[in-house]
Amino acid sequence: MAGGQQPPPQSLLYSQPGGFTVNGMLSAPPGPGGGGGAGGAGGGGAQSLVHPGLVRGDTPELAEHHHHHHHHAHPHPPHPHHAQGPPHHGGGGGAGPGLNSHDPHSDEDTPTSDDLEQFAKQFKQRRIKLGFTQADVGLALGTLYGNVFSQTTICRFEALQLSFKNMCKLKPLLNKWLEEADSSTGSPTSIDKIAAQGRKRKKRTSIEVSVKGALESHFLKCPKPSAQEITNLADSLQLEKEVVRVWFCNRRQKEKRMTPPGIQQQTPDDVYSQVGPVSADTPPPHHGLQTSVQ
DNA sequence: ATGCATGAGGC
DNA sequence: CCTCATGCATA
Repeated sequence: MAGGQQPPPQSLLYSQPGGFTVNGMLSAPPGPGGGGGAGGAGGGGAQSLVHPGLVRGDTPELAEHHHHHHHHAHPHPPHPHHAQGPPHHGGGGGAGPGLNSHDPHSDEDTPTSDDLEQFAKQFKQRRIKLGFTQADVGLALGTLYGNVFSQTTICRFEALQLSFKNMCKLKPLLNKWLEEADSSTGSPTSIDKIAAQGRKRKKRTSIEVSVKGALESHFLKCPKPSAQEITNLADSLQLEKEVVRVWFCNRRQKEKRMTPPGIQQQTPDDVYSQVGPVSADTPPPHHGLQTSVQ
């Protein structure tokens, strides 16, 4: 049930690869009373989120994040700051698109992290209820507005695994799809396919766990190694330099997500399971986001 | 759901 | 070479 689809080993009905698939579910969204419904979509495989050997202990430029859980109607949440680089509007220049009339429901200006979290949650819920897969949504966005997105992106959006800015960019699009989706009951979504780009992609090199651990260690020590260091490291790890370089790039990006790696959910009875002596220099990067691991 | 990869845009 | 948005391929 997680993302909505976990391709069973056998029936690759909705294949993500280039080929586009005709969704049969398009015309027949499972009714609320129906037995099939969301149940059919999900494999139900919840998975643990703990990355092996992931010991985060560094806080980047991320400023303070106060977060609460679901707070209700606030008269005003004027705190559009987030390290990610949200467009600081109202800079005094007067170029601002207008004053903020904050409304948790309508969104024109920069949403807050909480807004995004709530929207994502809601979006996913509706999506599943309507019987669409993440891939379907991605495609629909393309046929509807010209911007096609992959299952990956939709998934990452729902899981808040994108940068703040990226989330803000996608929100309006997905929001629009939502409106379209539930209003158009039975209207056939035209299906189109974008030109496939024939490009040979490098085979994904899988890095061994032990090697990953080594990389992780180096990352903690130095997140941005010089070209020389990368070469050096690649040599000692017996990897291509390029692979190592990319690994660091990707690792850095992870740090910048809204839900950075290393977040551990503490259940009330799990509070005592702290590993080793926690020092003051390893403050829990409480983002407060990420409610539950689907 | 996520790991490694591509590519555009910047310095 | 980096960051950033994005996705194929895979676990």
